[in-house]
Amino acid sequence: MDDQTRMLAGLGGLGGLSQADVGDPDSVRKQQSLGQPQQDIGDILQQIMAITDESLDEAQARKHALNCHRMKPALFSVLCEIKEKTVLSIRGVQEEDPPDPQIMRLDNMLLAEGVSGPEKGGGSAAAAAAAAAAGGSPNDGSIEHSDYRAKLAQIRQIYHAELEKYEQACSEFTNHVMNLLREQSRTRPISPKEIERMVAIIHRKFSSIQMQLKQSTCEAVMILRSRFLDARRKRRNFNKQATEVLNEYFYSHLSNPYPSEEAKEELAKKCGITVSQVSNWFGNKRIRYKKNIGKFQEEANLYAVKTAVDAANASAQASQANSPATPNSGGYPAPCYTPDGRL
DNA sequence: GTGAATGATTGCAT
DNA sequence: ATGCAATCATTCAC
Repeated sequence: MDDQTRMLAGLGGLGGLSQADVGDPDSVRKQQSLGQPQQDIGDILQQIMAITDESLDEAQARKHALNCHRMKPALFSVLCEIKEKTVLSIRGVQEEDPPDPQIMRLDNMLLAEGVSGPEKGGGSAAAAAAAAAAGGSPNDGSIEHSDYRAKLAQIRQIYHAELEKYEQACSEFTNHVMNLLREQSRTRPISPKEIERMVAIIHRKFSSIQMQLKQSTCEAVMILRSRFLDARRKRRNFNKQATEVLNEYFYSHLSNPYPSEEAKEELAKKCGITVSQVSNWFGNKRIRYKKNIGKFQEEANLYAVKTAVDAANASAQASQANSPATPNSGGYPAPCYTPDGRL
């Protein structure tokens, strides 16, 4: 009520805006002096009440006159200001929204997965990282890799299409509401700030829809990724050449088949596999060899011969008769073979 | 379909 | 952290 009083008082105080000024030519009612606010209010209230008794045409005419009045913009601005100070200020306090951590998380994830960021790099980088984490060999990964990328691109496409749709709907709706409010602002006090706030509310509503989209996109990516990783878990045998390289090292270091970190890296590079795969291979090989030496005898002899021949060739080329690097003291039992290669 | 081979994983010991 | 041993899960040859 205080506000209303102030508002009406303010109205009265606005350069002595009288009923006649507002457009009632035959009215005998006059705006009272500034020194009598009580009387002013009573008078104005009476005027308002009188409107209900008027005919529709009269009211229309009065409205039209009011709209045309030279003081109308000033009057509206005052009303807007009052409205701003009272109703809007109460609601407006908590409207400054801080960045939502949930949406930030989703944004970060979509960016990291290459869904929301620039087209190239992200997705394949994530796939490569996934491949590396799974320890898959690079030569067999290409099919699944491209499959992963294709699926990710599909998700990306859907995501962007939906996002665009929402953004378009949002801007259309915002325009509609803004036009509506601008239209209404001719007949009731609506400040630009109020329109701005309304737009912010609309944007918030739409961004909550966008968050749902982001959430479901993230879920889709996670599912795709877990499927991809599961697929990577599928074992692929190493190629023949890689097995040969590993066996060569194993049997030529039978006394101490424990490659150093550097040797593992070297072998991994040669075989096109990861260091941990080399470690796995040697772990498996050692235990399986130890468990059943007899079974590996033939293989051991084969590689021993190969090593001996290679060494012989090397020494022949270097004209130096150094023996091959197969010291065998205290290690795994060596296979039986003659130095010339006969079993 | 079956069994052997083989890469990966897990739990434990050092 | 590394290696061993057992085991799992998949591939491959038959």
